[in-house]
Amino acid sequence: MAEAAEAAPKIDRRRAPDTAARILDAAESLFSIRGYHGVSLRDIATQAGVQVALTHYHFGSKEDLFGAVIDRRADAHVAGMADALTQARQVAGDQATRRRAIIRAFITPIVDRSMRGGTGWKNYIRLMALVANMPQQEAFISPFRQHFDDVIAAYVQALRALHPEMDEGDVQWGFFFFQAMITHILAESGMLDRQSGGRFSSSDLDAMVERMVDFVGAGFTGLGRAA
Amino acid sequence: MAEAAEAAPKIDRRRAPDTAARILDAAESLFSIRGYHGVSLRDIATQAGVQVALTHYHFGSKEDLFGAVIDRRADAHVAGMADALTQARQVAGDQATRRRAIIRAFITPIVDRSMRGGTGWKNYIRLMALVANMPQQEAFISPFRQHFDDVIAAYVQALRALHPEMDEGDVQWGFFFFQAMITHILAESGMLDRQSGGRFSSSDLDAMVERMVDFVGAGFTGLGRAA
DNA sequence: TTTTTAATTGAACGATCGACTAAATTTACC
DNA sequence: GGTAAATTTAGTCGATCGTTCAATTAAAAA
Repeated sequence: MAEAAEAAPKIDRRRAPDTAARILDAAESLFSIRGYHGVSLRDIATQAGVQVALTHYHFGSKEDLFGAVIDRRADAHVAGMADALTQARQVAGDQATRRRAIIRAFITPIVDRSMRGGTGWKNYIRLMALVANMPQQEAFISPFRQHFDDVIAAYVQALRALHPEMDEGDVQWGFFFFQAMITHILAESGMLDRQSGGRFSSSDLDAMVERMVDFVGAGFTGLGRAA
Repeated sequence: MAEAAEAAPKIDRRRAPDTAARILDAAESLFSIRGYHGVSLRDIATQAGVQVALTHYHFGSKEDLFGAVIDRRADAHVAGMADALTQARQVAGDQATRRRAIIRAFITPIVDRSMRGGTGWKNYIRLMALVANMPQQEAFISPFRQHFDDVIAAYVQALRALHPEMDEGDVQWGFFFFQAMITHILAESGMLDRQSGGRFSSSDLDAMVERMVDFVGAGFTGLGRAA
């Protein structure tokens, strides 16, 4: 170790204070709507206002760029979910109240980011849902799992600890149903309005959260009766 | 009208008794896994064992072929769902029993076709779920809506008639949650096994149906309490 | 059999794809 | 101010895309 070990990594940002971010923003937006194969690097470069070669310079191949989009906000999102779970665990009350707290703690960070985190977060959440809906394509869903599997397992564990009387499989099924609801609902925007004849706004997710907490909370009570 | 008006359309099948069907089968299989943009006409032709030009000869453009895949089984599937709903409407019993009958009547035709309808139906159901998960792309989801919106509305109407005490919006939300669960679960295969550590088989959908009926049936009872 | 016509083949077309390179430009550091 | 590294530009590469067309094959119609 002859060199100074304290040498800060101090990256040298000559130009491009936000070029890389603009490319990620454009990719995030386009991927979340049309999917990986439905978007070309030229589409992304055009929307970002840069040359196509810049995408390769900053992020390498198209697959690498896709991975960079997923990675950018993953840690922050996982941390937010973990915080929400920690708070939910401290909620006192009867079983139903504590169950609702955990359920709410899972959906709230996601909806909050989608609604109040800005355009980038809204696109990111939609991209997460899109990825979660293509489980056949291991290359795309693998990095997603790598980031979120642990924190999701923590939610399941919290519900299992809350329901020692329930079969472990029932709890897992119930949470999986919950997750499936969220995944599909976040992937869409517009279906709600059409199906209900315009009474609901799909962007008004706050009202949906409360109903979903009601629905899922009650749904858990229906599991494991036949067993 | 000089010609004989009774002239049967009697199409002339020289060769190709099943070539068109083989193309549809290949397209159905590939689209349902990799999505529209992830599949090339050459992929489809290769899997069907024909030349690329045949896809254009039989079905026109790539979009037309995609539409033909959706159209092929749509009527049969809609009819099966309508039949199941008719039977469910005749179930007697208390409110919870009749509600469970309607819920079961919605998921059963889908799962039955996926599990016991053969490979083609399994792929078709997965393709339906894939399409339902890209609501942003109007061109793809539009034909899907055209086929299924009416019968889906009939299920919602049946639940509303069963629950006159519930707010109309609550019933719609509840059914939408139910639909979201199904859509996501059908799109995937493999996630279940991983998440539960191998205890469940995602192909064992029969057990899932019972738990889903329990979950959704109980979930409806949780809606509309705060109102 | 001869004629007719649908079905199929093989081979292209222009366009666009992801990836890459070399040169030009800009910035940070001495 | 000079220098080197980082960034951006312009352009090209082979491959593959959806689509089309002329020629060929095979079955039905006459």
